[in-house]
Amino acid sequence: MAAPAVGSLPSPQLLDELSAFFRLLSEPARLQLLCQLKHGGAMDVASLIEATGFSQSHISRQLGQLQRAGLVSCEREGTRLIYAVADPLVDDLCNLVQRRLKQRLEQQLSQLQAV
Amino acid sequence: MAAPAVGSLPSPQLLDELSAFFRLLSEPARLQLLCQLKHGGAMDVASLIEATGFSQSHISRQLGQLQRAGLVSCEREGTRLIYAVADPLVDDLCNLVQRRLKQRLEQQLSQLQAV
DNA sequence: AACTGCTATGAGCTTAACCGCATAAAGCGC
DNA sequence: GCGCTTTATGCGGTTAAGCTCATAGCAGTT
Repeated sequence: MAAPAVGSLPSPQLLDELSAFFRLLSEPARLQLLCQLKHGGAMDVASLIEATGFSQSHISRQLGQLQRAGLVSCEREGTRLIYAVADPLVDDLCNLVQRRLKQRLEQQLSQLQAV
Repeated sequence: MAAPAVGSLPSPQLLDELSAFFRLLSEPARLQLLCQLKHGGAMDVASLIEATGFSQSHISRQLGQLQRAGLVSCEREGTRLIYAVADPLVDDLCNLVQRRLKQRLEQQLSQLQAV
């Protein structure tokens, strides 16, 4: 009976901002960098290169995007830059989605067994 | 002092699935359709065309993607198909991100005032 | 069956994004 | 100042995705 439950429609501007945020997480490379930083706490670029195998320029660009969005922060240490996760939101979102993916698979599995 | 707090690294496969899910929400058109359905409860394609201004084929494709991901469901009513939101997760995610965007703007505002 | 209305899909164009190569910019030590 | 190391950026090729037009498929009516 899905209640009509009218929620107000988001403005086009909000829609763009929301989608832009999700687009940041839509790239495996960026998501991997975020997870790597979450895992390693705070890492310099050299470590990220070794951990991910990506080129230096690629990592630099992705980190730049994440930093502009406020998802990571960096501080200098000599000539190197140490990056770290700046917002726990991404981890929360990933956990929510991951839980949902798991539920969905379990549901499909039970349907197969039911047949 | 950001605790090292080691979380396990997600597998490449999980990384792809997560990013694929976020990619669904990274397109303003799809997000708009989802919000429209959330707002209207259950709508047929004609209503979605009128509400969004998108072409029929475009809407059909986007709804197809959302349906394959289990985010919307549809049922026949005569020749028409009535679509509806099938998972509240998207709304939760949007609310979380929206709250974060708001916090970030407020923070930038207070920094401007502090100067 | 044929006709009508609604939806899905193949083909093609266009735009955006990733990704690496090469190079410039910035900071440290001599 | 000059090197040396680390990071950022302009350029170009390549790939993925949106978007539309036209058309095929499908359900219902007569």
